[in-house]
Amino acid sequence: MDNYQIAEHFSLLSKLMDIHGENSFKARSYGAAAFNIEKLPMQLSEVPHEELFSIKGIGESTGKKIIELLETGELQALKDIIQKTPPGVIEMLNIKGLGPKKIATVWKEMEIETIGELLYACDENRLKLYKGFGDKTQQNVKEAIEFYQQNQGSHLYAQVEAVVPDIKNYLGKLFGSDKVRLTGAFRRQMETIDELEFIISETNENIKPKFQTAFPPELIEETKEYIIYKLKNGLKLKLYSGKEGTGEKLFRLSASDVFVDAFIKAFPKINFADGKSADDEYIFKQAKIQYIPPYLRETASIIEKAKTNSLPEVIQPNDIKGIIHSHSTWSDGSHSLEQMATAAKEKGLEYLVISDHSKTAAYANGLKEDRIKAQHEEIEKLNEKLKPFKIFKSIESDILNDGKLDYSDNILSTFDLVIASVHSNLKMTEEKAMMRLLTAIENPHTTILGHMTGRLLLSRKGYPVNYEKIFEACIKNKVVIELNAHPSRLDIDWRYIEAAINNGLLISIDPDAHAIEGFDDCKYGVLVAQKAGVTKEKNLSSFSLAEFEAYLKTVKN
DNA sequence: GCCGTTTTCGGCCCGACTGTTTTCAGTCG
Repeated sequence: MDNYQIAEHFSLLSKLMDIHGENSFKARSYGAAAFNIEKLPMQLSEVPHEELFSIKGIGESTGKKIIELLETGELQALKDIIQKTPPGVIEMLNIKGLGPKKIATVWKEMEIETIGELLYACDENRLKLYKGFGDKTQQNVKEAIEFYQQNQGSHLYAQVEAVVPDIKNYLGKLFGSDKVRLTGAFRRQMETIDELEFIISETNENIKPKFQTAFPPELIEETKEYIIYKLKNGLKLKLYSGKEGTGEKLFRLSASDVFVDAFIKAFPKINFADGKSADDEYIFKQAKIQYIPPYLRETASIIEKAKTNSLPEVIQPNDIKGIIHSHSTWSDGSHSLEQMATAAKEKGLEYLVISDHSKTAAYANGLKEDRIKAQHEEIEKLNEKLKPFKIFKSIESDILNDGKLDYSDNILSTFDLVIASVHSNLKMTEEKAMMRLLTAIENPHTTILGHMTGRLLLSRKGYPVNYEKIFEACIKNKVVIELNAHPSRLDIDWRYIEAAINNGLLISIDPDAHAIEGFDDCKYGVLVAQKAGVTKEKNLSSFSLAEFEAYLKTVKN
């Protein structure tokens, strides 16, 4: 069991204790333990048991519980409290704006035990009758539930990716690997996935019995064309049946509807069903156009580009030359500056932009002015040691409520570059969001605009922005827009990137790494950047060290 | 439950914001 899973156990235990009204300090220490465990630089499973107790925030009780988890994979105290709590009440923890205290009121006083009932209570205006609840809370809860329900059953690309090899192998063993084709949203590299889709060159009658005897998942839906199963983790597995020559099916399922319609219209004479090919390349050959990879099969306009042989040469994972946007133990990262830099160097990268949180982000141990100087001294020493690798002095400066950054010009000018991001007060009208963002973009110290909408895929909508105006302001002020590569963010959305780069904007695929492992998230940024047709020339983190330094000189005032 | 230039008991907490209050609890990043 890894630290993340251990932390999840303690976090849930803490929240459930709060819901049950147990001693809040006790609950808090389990919560703090979860917080600390998640940030540890080493895996608890590799720490000798007796040494667990000397870790900050881990005392006798927590230490013993960690050992219990490592040895049995379970936590009795958590199992007990879960047993005393209706599942729907636990599920309410997923609703943004509802914390343990409010959930306790919902459950104990309103006697509501499911999210469905809660939504109904909002519709009936019953929530606002209770202490601590009012009109706005009721409205917010209603919207948060609707957002949650819309995203139910949907998964992040990275979560699905983790299980794809096993499922593919398994299907290969059942049906023969040459008869199994991955398709759908996953093949298109979509950022969220509702169903994992495969085409199997078999009839339904043959698929079903094999699947059910081998591994009986829940059967959700069955038609002549496909069968949908639900896996243990909630992911839907959709198996299309097909005979020889599944190429046409593969083509249709690995593209947006808009693309397929436009394609058929553009090439009405093509014989889509050649009856032989398992791949879909022959369709492009027949059309006598460039092969369009599935990740680009989104819009009609891409077909025109393929006709003239002018598909973009999209960025690849190994085109990332440096890590831009990362955190160390100076703020809320798990690894020290030296560990982060050494790891980046060992991965063959040329530079690391260390951008710890700024002073307003107190929850993340953001850097007050005096600590900035100390950090810069450490960076200079490390740069001597790690040459020619280079650490850049940066900061992820909070965009305050009025759009200002949270340091003086004097302090801001000591950084090599500044990433400006919103971390507080995320609920905004478009007007307010635009005022804050535009003010930050116009700040002469801002180099990169970090995660520009603040969205968290499947859990939080971003604030509303006018993309065009932001692009315009960024171009005018020489500000780069981040493509935050964390699989939960992927913010800016790839759908807006093409327009941006056509106007001359640079993007930067940044992992926002809080630990060494976070560097690998760059890949997810690259996958969605490919969808937007981004070439390496349009991505700042693909610049070599020399190019990156030269770029900074051109934008520094 | 955790912790200790308040060290074995008694106090713990990061700070802003929101929405609810009419001085502050709850939530969030």
